[in-house]
Amino acid sequence: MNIGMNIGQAASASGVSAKMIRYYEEIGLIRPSARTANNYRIYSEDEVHVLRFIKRARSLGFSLEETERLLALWQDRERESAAVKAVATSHIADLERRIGEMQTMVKTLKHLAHCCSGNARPDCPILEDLAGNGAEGADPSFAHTRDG
Amino acid sequence: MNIGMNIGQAASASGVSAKMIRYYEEIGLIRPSARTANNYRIYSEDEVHVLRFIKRARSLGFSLEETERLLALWQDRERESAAVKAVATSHIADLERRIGEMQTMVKTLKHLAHCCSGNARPDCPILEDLAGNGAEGADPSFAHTRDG
DNA sequence: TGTAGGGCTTCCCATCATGGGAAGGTCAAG
DNA sequence: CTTGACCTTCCCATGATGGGAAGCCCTACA
Repeated sequence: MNIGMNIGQAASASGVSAKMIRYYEEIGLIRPSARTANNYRIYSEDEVHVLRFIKRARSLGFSLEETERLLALWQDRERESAAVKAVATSHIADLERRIGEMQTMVKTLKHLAHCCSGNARPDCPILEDLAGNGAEGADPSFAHTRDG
Repeated sequence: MNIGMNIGQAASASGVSAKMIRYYEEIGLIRPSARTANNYRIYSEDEVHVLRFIKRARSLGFSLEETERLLALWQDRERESAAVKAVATSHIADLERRIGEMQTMVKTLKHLAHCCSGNARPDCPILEDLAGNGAEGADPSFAHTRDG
């Protein structure tokens, strides 16, 4: 029925946990819902629609702040699509930057792992790299010689 | 020289901030340093070497927990390089998984942004997708059929 | 000798988004 | 009338880092 759902029903209808619905309300991302006489939150279909919007935005990696902006644009019939596109484009750039950083890590790690025999002996180019390229890393007996 | 550095000197020598050095000590990643009479921390070259190891591991994306394991292996002359390689390999897999997730987001977002005219009018396929109205055929990653 | 400054110490708070759990109210079914 | 499944608020934890306050210590300089 579209009359009203309690928070648990709204959660399963939207995919947003009850915990998160309360949190979104607390930080002002969504407006406080109506309450029943016994102080239970109740949600309309429209409010669940908003929650699904948020869920989808989050699943595309938008931050809550970006999601808030997108939500405002969605609800603004006078919006310019350019504003929406700008949010998306900047998010794409951010994702690509982070992907690039991680790919650099993967490339280095794969090289090191490839060079590591991965057997029962202690010699390990991965540790040598972490220790600072050197042969020094092979035998770190100097470490933790303080105290006892 | 190599007699002793205070925390600020150790920080600039290792690239790890003083704040983080104290934190690593607090969580047990590094051992508490010696102190001077006036309670200042002092670091040896060896301890700075450990800090650089941590710095390098972090820059390759290892978590502090993984870094702790790598550090222990580094300092264990009886280690098997297979153990080190296992940590690295699992980290590579994690990175690749996250890269994949982000690439999926980028792909969807680029498609939506491409379809968005980005002008002064309100029509916007990006918002339509987020609202769930749009062409769900475009990317049905909607299916969060993960409940139970 | 006094003071300014910079470094050090500990302690608390904030981030970002989410979950866990306690203590207590409320409702529906048995 | 009990049991259990909801709901409520409140506090705490995560991971890794930074900000900043209050206070101690040392050095340099007038």
